[in-house]
Order: sequence, then C-alpha cells, then structure tokens
Amino acid sequence: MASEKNIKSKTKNVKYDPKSIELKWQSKWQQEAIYQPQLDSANSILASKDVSTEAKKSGKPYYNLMMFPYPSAEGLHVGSIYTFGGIDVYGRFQRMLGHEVFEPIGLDGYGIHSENHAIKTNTHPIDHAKRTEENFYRQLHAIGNSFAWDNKVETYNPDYYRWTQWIFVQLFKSGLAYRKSSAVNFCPSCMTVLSDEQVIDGQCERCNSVVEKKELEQWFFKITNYAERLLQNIETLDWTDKVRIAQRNWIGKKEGINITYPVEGMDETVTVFTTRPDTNYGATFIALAPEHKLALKITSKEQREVVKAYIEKSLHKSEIDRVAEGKEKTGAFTGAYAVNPLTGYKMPIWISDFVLGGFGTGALVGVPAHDKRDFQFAQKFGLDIIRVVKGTDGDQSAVTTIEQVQEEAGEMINSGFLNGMNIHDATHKMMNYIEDHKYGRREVSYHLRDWLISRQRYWGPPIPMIYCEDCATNGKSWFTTAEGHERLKIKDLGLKNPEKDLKSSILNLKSDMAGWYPEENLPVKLPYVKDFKPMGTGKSPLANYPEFYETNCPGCGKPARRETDVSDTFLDSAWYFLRYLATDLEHIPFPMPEERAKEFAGATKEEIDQAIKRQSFLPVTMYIGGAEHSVLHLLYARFVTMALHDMGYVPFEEPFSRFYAHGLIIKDGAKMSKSKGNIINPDDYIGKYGADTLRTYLLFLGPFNQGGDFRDTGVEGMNRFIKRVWTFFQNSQFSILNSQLSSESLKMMHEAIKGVTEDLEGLRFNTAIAKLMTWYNFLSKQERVSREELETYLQLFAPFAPHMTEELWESLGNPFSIHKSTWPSFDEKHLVKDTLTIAVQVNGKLRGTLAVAASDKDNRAMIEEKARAHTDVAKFLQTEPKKVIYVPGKILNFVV
RNA sequence: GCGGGCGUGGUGAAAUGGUAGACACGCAAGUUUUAGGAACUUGUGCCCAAAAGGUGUGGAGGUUCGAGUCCUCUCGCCCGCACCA
Repeated sequence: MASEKNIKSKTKNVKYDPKSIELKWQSKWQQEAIYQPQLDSANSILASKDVSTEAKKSGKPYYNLMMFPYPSAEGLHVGSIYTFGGIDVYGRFQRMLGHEVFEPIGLDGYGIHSENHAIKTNTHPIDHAKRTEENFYRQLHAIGNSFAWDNKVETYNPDYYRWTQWIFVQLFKSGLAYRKSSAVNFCPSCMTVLSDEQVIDGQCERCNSVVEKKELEQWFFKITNYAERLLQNIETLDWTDKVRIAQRNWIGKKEGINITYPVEGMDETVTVFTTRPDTNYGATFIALAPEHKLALKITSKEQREVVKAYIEKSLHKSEIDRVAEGKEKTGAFTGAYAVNPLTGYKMPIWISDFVLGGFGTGALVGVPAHDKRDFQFAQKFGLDIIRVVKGTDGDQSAVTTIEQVQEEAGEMINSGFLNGMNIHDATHKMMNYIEDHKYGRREVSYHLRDWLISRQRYWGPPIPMIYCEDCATNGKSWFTTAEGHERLKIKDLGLKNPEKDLKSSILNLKSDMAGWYPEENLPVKLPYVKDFKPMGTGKSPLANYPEFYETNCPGCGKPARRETDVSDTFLDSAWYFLRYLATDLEHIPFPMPEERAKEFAGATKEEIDQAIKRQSFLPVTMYIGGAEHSVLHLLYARFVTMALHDMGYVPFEEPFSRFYAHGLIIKDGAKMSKSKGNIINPDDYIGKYGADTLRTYLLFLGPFNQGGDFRDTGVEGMNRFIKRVWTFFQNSQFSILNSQLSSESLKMMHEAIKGVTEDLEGLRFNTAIAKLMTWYNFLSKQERVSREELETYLQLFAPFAPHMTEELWESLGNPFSIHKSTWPSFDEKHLVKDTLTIAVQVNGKLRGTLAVAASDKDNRAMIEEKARAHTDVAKFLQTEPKKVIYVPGKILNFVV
C-alpha cells in the first residue's frame, strides 16, 4: 500500500513534455525505419478495388501521397502542416489497418517562385535552394509524419531533372512536343511567358502584373490530342466533385458545326464555328478575330486603312483592357460580303475583337436576334436583325431590345423547312442539311489549348533540344532516322491522325527548329552562372553563355546550338509521384514493365527487377492537395501519365485513383501572406505546445475540405486536452481493472471505435477528434478503467498524436510500435441505439412510425413494454397498443 | 452570364429523415492556489424572476406520422470560369 502511494506520487510528477517525447520517438522511428515500406516485396494484390477486410489485412501496397511543397525562404507554411497532418493521420490509419503504406516527401524547388526570392535576397538560386532545403526538411521532421525519408525527391536535383528532360524527349519523339511561333502571354514583371492557366483576369498568377501578348517561338505539348480522353476518364475518377467539374469546364467540349461561306467576288471562303446552326436563317453578318488570316486579305481598298488601324489597336490591347472596356462592342467593316446559301443574304464581313482568335475557327456568324453579343454588335453598327425563334411568351415582333433576344428555347419561325420545330430538333435537322449540301461539317471544339512549356528563365530544367542548321537545311532531323520512322507507325498515341500529326512536326522543322536531342547524355545540366536574372528580351539568361549552348549535332556531328529556354515547373510536378518509387534506381526513371525497363542503358538486372516489382504501388491510392491545383497540376499530371501509358511505360492511364481536396487555413479571415503580416510560423507552436497539439488542433478546426481560421485560444484548448489525457494515463495506471467491463463502458468503447473508424475513412477528422474527447470525458469519470479501454483509446488517438500515444503505449508495457499495431475492431452487438424506430400498424395496415427510447440494457421484452407504454404511441393511436411485434433490424412493428 | 457550393448559438462547428446544437472555444459562478496564471466543478440557443411552458436551423410553401436534412420558389453570401459563338 505504502509503496503504491509512493510510485503514484512519483508518476504524478511526470509532466507532459512534448519536446523530449517527440524528439525521442522521431529518432527511434528513424532508426527502426518503421515507416519505410517494403517496396519490393509488398503483397501485390495489384491495385484491386477489393476493400474487404481480408485485403486490408494482407499488406497490400498503399500509396499515400500529398502534393509536395515548393520550398520558400519563410519555411514551411502552417497550411502545409494542415495538409500533411491530415494525410498522415489517414496514412497511419491505413497502416494500422494492415496496409503497406508508402508516404513520401520531397520538394518542388524549381520555378519562378524560388527564383524571384533568390533575386530579391541577392542569393544564387542554387545556394538558396540548399538553404531552404535544410530548413524545410528540419521542419518536416518536426511535425512527426510517417514519411519514407529514404525516398526524397527534389526537382532541382540533376538525378531528378535528368528524367524530366527524358520525358520531354519522349514527348518529342512521339510528336507531342512541337515548336511554333504564336502570340503568347508575357508577364513584363516576371519577364517570362505564361501558360493560359497562369493568367488570371488578364494578370500574372504570381505577381499580378498586367499580362501582354507577345509573338515568340515557343515549345508546346500537344495536350489537345488528349482532350477527349482526359474528358472521358473524369467519369472514372474518385475525386472531389468540384475538381472534376472544374476539369470538365476547362477542357470545355463544344459540339457544333463548321460552316463555310463563299466570299462574294473573291476566290476565298470563310469558315465559322457555331453550335446553333438552327438560327442560320437569321444570320446577318460575319465577324472575324483581329488575328484572323483573312482579315486583311479580303479587305477592300477603301476600308484598308481603317481595318489595319483597328487590327493593330486591338492586338496591342492587353487582356485587362478588353475586359475593362466592358461589353461595349467595337469593330471595323472589311468591305467584303459572304453569301448565306440558305437565303442568298449578303452578310457583311466585319473584324471585331469580341471574336477570339483561339476559339473555334476564329470567326463567327452573327445572329443578332438570338445571341446577346451579336445583338449588341448589330445594334451598334446598324446591321439587320431577323427573328427566327418565337419568344417563350409567344412574342413574334421584331427584336429591338436586348431583353427580347431569345437564346435558350423556343419555336422556329421565318426559317423555311425548320418552321414549327423546337430549336433542339431544328439544330439536328439543320446540321444534317448543311452536311448533305456540303456547306459544312460537324465539328467538336475544345476550350483546352496546347500546353506552352518553354520559359525564358534560369531556374528550371533546360529543355534538352539541339538545333542543327546544317541538318535543318538538308531536311534532316531525328524524324528522318530509322528510329524516327519506326515511331511514325505507332497508332496508339492519342493522335487524331498519327501520320499527319507526326509529319507536320517534321515539316515544321525550319532552320531555327530543333531536330535533335542528347538522350544519351542526359541530364543537360543547368550551369552555375553568375547572371541568372531574366532579361526580358524573350530569351533565357542561358542564351548569354556560349559554353552552355554551343555543342555538336548528334545527327551530323557539326556545330550546333542547344535550346536555352527551360521548361515550365508544372512539368517537374507532373511526374514526381512516379520517381518517389525509384529514387534508388540510377538507370531507370520509375517503375515500369520489364520490356520497357530493359531498354535503359546501364540498367542492372536488379534495377530492372525492382522497377517491375514496384509497379504494385501504382497508381497513387490516395492523393491529397489543394483545390487551387484543380486545373493546372492535376490536368498536366494526367496528360503526362496518359502519354507515358500510350508509350507503354506505365500500365494505367490515370495517375491518382482517389483525390481529395482539402481546405485552406486562414488567419483572421484572410489568406496568410507576408504583406498582411498574418503568417503563422509553425516552429513557434511546435516549440511551445508540441507537434501533437498542433496537428490535432488544426484538424479539429473544422471539416478537412473546408479549412478554418487559425486562433491561438484554440491551440491552447487542444493543448489542455492533450495534457489532461496525459495526466489521466499517468494516474490511471494504478486503477487498471483487468476484469470484465461494464456494459456501459463496452458500449462507449465500441461506439467510439465505430465512429472514429468511419470518420477516418471519410477524412472527417474534426468529428473523429470530438468523439475521442467525448469518450475521454466518460473514461475520466470512471473510478476504474480497464487496460483494454486504455489501449484502445491510445490506438484511436495514435494517428493524431503519434508521439504522445507512442510514449503512453510504451508505458503500458506494450511492444513497439503502436503505429504497427492492429486497428481495433468494434462489435455490433454493443451498438444498440438509444432510440428505436417502431412501425405502427392498425388492422394490418401501416399507419406510420414512431421513435421510442431504449438503452442497451433493454432486452426485447423491455423494449416492447416501453413501446406499449410510450405516451407518443398512445397519443398517436388515441389508445394503448395491444400487440407489439419485434422485427429484426432494430425496428419494432406493433399492432393495435 | 455559366458552373459549383453554403446559410444552424457570442465563435468554430455536430446531427444514416427520428430527443437540434455532440465536441471545443468564449463567457459566468464556485472550489483551490493565490502575485498572476493554471487546474478542477457547475452552468450556458432564445423568451420568461424561476419552474412549468413556449420558441428555435435565412424566408415562404410542399412531401412525410415525423424535415436542419428531401422537393419547389425566394433572399443573402462564398468560390471557380467567363465577349467560348
């Protein structure tokens, strides 16, 4: 007795000291490599969708991935801790369910963001990267995630970008990378070209400068070849709906028809794209985009000056000007007319900047009565307005106000053979008519454009291409080699017309085009140059260094020139999930089938073997990241994966089976940013409260897909709770009961297990934590607790507070580690609900149902008795029920 | 304009169509310590002095024995895309 008291008082003094506990376990986990999965020998019930308990317990590979962070000098963002905390909880849960969980981490260090910071702080990006890398990995260690630290990836590491360049070459060889001159988005502040996706409201995504249009020679990836498959596959993905919809909209499929009209008095035709050919009897003008090829060609002498001036003016307008000018239409008449074969109507051809050069054919046919923009245009320039659809209110009068413009529904009038039909039937009939008469062809148009991949910057992987003037003038390139010819025969590349598409890549090889690549000598290393600042001339800083760009042609051996642009960061992040599984393979980029793995020069037998085996972890089982990457990163990663699939390198088309978009952590109602001064430094909180508290607090804040507002008082509340749990476990070790649990305790335990398990499966971390708190409140009021309850409690809590629970698990004398223990299961028989639903029958007919209170102590007879006595039942029936029938499945069925 | 989502206490938020507000923050009272903080107990949607009771999920209808939840309309807010033919 005395000795027990003694120990008790001693133990009571063990204060919760997160710092020492967390350091202790982090280094022990590292030493024992408990989070390093068996990549080569994991059970490979290959990526089956079997989620039965059997499969779960069998060591099935589970690729648990988070979007890797781009390291900034400020260090890890508290938002990243939120994401990483969330996915780590999920990963630890899956591990305890018996999966072989692979949870890697790395840094997306290339790109404008890091480069700009290096410029600002006057450090070289390479040195800057080393510094931030160290800081990031230190912070990432401190949050206690179950990372597979042996499989790190940094995009700026030559071992990595060697393969990024290799992917570029593969796309080139398949005709999916090409070079062309085009008007591209140019940010005058970042001094680089931007992709369409990086332009937001006419402004640069990063610095908000107004984006200009510039005519430059650029590399593109033919993502548009995959538009249809990228769209179709969305149906098969287990992704957040919001993201699926965003992707669908971005691809923007439109089914319509291209109609070709002859230009009067000229040997020219103009082709327009429309989804509404049904209204073609009402067509009164044609409008071309300012950049349209025919714009000047068809313009009459008299109109030449006006049109020229208009085109010049509109092409110099920035996107933002076009938006700022609102809906006020502008335009210039070319003096030419196109003839509508349906009516013989002479449609004047105008140039207007409300027509987009990049959409459809860059030309439209104007039907002012049934399109608001066409109406505004016609009204401004006094063009005819012909009604061909009745208003939904039956209005058949001339259209003179914009409110009368009927766009969506109605009955056809003034339209010859279409009269009386609804617009949808009329559309089909007209399309058939046009095709039969050879006026046009059905056409599918997409909003998606080709991926502009070159960047005139320093901090990225050099594009591994070589220009040889000699070869180019002689019509030679890689495509004229035997291997190139072989590629032409590949039919399955997502190309609409492989022969034609590939040939056009070759035919486009002019003297300034790259026809060769240095495949055997990858990587093309990014040199350490002194002056790495962007020049703003449309050329990369590397163009100042002959020692970099001077080389010899792999084809003819004569002097040649390297490409000096680097590739877009999004290419780095489009395939990193593949590399994580092969960081130790020197000669093979990622897991792949044997016949492909064998092709790599220098690949050892062992490497090939590993490349084959590790396919069992692909595709990514669970991917978590920000919704802000809905279109950019996720679409690019899908495209690259699909292209690699078509080349036979990966057996799947889609990289991420399941994607979950988490919310954002904000501070005082605003996004955290340096300029607002509301940045949260996680180090401060980890130092003060420990990682366990910070993780649990962030996840308790609100639903995981919604994020939440960071508040100090909330962190303290969570810290109080964790300390309470700690103290409770310290003290309760002397009141452990090994005998049977009370039925109340059993019920609480099983409800907690069931609730937490379901919540974790659905990533509802906040409610899972609430359940743990409820159960704690119950346990702490018990005089005695059982060992089973304590252990189960720790197991449920383990994913959230991995260090503290590990420590307490050990103090209970359990084997290392709690994170390798088996997730507790619940027993349905303890889960009797408090309320039962009872069906009320009168003379054998269902009259309704009522809720009756019951507890787990109640047996069948008692429940029946309770139901009979229930006041609501009596009230409802206006008499007491005579007979109560028990129906399995927790429903009571009783009769009067 | 198109697409998606949301609306519940002072706050963050819970609720397979079945006792609305779990859990936490905050607040209040008390206990203890006392310099302060911390810890512990109790209370806390609103109305009423309290109890009894009433009322209550933006608003109006509807389906249902029963609606925060499903349907229709309406108001308000947020996010994404946008002169896309």
